Amino acid sequence: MEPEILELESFLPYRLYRLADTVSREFSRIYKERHGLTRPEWRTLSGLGQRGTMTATELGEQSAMHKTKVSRAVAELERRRWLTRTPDEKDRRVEHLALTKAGLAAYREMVPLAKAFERELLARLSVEERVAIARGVAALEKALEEKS
Amino acid sequence: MEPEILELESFLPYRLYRLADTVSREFSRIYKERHGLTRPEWRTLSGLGQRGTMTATELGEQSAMHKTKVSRAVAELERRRWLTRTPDEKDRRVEHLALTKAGLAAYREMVPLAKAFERELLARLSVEERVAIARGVAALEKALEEKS
DNA sequence: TTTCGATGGTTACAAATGAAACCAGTTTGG
DNA sequence: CCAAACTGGTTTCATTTGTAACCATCGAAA
Repeated sequence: MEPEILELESFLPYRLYRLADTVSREFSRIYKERHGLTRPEWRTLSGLGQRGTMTATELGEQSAMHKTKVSRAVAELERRRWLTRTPDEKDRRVEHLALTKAGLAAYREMVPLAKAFERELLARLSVEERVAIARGVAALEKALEEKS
Repeated sequence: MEPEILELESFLPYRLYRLADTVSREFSRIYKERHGLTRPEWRTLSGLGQRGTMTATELGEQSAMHKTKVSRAVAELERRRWLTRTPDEKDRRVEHLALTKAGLAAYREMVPLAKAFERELLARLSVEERVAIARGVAALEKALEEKS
């Protein structure tokens, strides 16, 4: 029996990672060049822009970030005066985060760029391919949620 | 006209990244727990196991790693005596890398685990979903190759 | 030849990350 | 009421990463 070989180029975890890495790296140029944001900072901005107000914990859940990443991103955005913290009345450990005018302005500027990026990426696929990626990604997401 | 909002949860770059991150993190437990390997080290092992002999540059291309990552991973595997370097006859800048017996043994041990991981992940999807993810990922890979 | 730009690979340094310890403050159970 | 367990969030420390500078060698052109 001959030794088994793994073909890295067709190994799903590798392919997914490389794909995500490439896409993410390319997209990051947008917020990096424009505002010098890191990915956690971008996600924080985006999360708060979308939902209006969240606590750090909620932010972490929504954008799949470890709490230390959230903590640092929030600190940096606060330093820029892009967000403010409001202590919770009932539970003094909790702070409610919200974007300031400046933060909201940055968010509003980024949204169309983000959408355009996604649109242009998907435009290179056929309709069936777009359906396939949407379906496949959704299926994997669901599978991972359930099992773990 | 109301302000545009970006829904992070449906934004493809974010979804891809989170997916890859989850899968990769879960898979990494296998080589991390078993041998204390980092991802670049695992990819190096895997690349050499698959191809037999490669230069550092080739390794970087095959496994999508920056050359510093390759350099460090190779150094570590060499330290473990899992690989050896053979200077190229014609070009003295180049070294040909190959796994030792020990390295090959580790590789052979890892391959079935990697395959099982992938199989179990895909087993949670329906046939159509498996087709969809394969097709979608391939399409995106192709789109990214061409454009950039 | 000699020089100069490219290439294979390593190293130094700064920034980003993760794990674990930590500090409040809160809840639970005795 | 009080101690113990828990939770929201921050900080510390070690590791990983990326960028850029670097060293050696090579190839092409003058």
